[in-house]
Amino acid sequence: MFRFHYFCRMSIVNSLQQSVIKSLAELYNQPFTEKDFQVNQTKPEFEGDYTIVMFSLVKSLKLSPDAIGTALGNHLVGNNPLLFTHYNIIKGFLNLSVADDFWMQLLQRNHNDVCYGKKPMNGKKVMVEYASPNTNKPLHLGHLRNIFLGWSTSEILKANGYEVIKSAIVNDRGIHICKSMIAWLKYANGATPANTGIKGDHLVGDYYVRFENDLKAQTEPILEKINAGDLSHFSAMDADKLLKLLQTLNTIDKSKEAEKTEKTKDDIKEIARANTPIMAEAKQMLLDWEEGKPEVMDLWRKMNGWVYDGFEVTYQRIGADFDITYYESNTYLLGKNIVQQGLEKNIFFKKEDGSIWIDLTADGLDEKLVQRKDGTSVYITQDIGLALQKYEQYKIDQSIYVIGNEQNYHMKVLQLICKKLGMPNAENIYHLSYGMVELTTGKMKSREGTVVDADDIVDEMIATSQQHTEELGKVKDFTESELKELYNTLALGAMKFYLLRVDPKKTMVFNPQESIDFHGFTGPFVQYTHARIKSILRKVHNGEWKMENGQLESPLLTLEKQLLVHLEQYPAALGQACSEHNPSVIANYVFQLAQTFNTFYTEHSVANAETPGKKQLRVQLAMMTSNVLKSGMELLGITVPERM
RNA sequence: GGACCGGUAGCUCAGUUGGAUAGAGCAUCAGCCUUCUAAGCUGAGGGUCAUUGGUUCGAAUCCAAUCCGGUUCACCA
Repeated sequence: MFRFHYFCRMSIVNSLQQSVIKSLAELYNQPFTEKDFQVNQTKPEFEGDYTIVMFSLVKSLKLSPDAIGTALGNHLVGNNPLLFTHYNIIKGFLNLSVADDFWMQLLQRNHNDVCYGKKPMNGKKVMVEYASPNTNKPLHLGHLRNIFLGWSTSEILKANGYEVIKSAIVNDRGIHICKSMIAWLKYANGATPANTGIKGDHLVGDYYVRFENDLKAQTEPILEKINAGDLSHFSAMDADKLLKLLQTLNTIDKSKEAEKTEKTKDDIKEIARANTPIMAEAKQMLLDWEEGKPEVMDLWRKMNGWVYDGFEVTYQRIGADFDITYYESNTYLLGKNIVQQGLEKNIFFKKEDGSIWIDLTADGLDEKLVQRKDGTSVYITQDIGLALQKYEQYKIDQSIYVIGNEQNYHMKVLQLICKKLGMPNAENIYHLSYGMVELTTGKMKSREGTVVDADDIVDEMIATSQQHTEELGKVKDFTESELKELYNTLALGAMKFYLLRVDPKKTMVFNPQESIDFHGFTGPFVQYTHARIKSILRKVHNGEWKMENGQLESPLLTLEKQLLVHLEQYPAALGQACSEHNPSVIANYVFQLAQTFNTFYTEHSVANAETPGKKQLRVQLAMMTSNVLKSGMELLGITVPERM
């Protein structure tokens, strides 16, 4: 009996592996490890629960698959009568049937454990940095994927025993902020969130767009001049660059090298944009900011304040939270000392013009600038500084960065530089890289106005939830505030699930029609399943029936066992999601579990089960399933309603 | 051009430490509400797993080449 309990604490797959290793050792006097054979779930068309594949053992044992299977099957069943009941062998696959007692013990022990599958604290500390917004415009769909991913990954780490510090780095300085500020000064007439009723981040974003429009208008005539060959208004350096670009444009075969043509034109356009009066204003403002000119600082603080208030509202709505927020205006000077030290250690080198670089060509990368010739730091410089600060501040064992895959190269460089500098935490930097969110019509482009705004999409989802709920008319007795909460729960459930169900590293397509569909592989489907189960449990517990300590009745029916097999895999799913930093593992798991329950639900009655023993069993099954659904969805940041 | 990532059903995606006849959801078609919530369930059709070659008992999965798509290689952030 001791041995049986021992098995209960590890997954069935692990138990199986250990049993097989032991049996093989006793049968053939040879040592094997888990890697020498494969354990799979048995395909539904065969009898059994788990399957051991014989082929990989054939070579070292010099026996036929069937011979090994028979010997192993007999030995396993003979020596673990509490775990295995019987076996069959088909074409080299040993299918083992796991005893009903194993499944029922699992249920008995865990059906009421809301922490089932979670691991105790392991003493390791992890920082997860996510949601790094700029303060010049509101959050969009891409940010949502980032935020949901970062938040969920943090929760998954916690469930696996890590202490997690959620952090954000706010990009609150730089030319883009100045753009919004310039336009606001020109056009706003003192408009504020308070006197316009516009959410702060949107208000600032509106002026950013305003700036870009002006910039575009001012760029046109300059482009015309360039195309006419008039370069008299440019600095010697720009004129020189333009000359070369124009030459390139004339020499390349436009029909064959469309891409290169496009790029050359973009380069020309970029120079034209940089030479507009309005751009000069923005640059001047950036200089003034760096000098700390009071009126610029005041405006900057004021407008950033509006943006933070706006972000806060959005974070509250979508349930994002942070333990610490870093601001670039505080961190952008951080890496400077490190650059000096690196220079002294000859890890960096200085070019003639005074700029400082690192040579990464030996590692298959390029030379990378770490400090400009004017002594100011670049993006990567402050990243190095912040990486060190995070470590010194919290002594973290791992530092996770949730950043889009367009920065794969940047993050690779960052980690490499940290390693070369001998920073203690360099090895523990992990870039959780995720793919872009595209629309069915292609990429989101702010210049073309195709960006899906985060607040808008939340509003739309809430409206959709309301519409569906009203059509179905199942919660007519809800109060106004209960309804509001339900719409929120469903809207966010749909959205989070939609964005988290896909493997993070893959580019994903956001289809508006699909995203508001509440059927099939969606959050509301899982939420609905939970509500259904709760409805059963309410009925059962409100009746005269009470939980007894009576025996669960076996044998298990196919669907009962299927559910238990699924439930048994929850801890493994949590572990996989954690080691892969991949919430989609949980989304897929939870969906399959819900699906299995729904099949079970239509086939068998819980409240009106055939016998008291069956009722006992099924009530526990329902409880455990609802607990796991709730627990899994929580890790995705999704709450499950009691009724819907 | 170099580096990295991807290509699985009409669409969106699972499945890759190599395992049995490649799976879901949506969409299409056909059924199921007198029984615990039909936001559900059952069934049908739908595939050259980009292509070609290799590795072996066995390849969507590993290797090589090719084709297609994306990202990146800034004194931008």
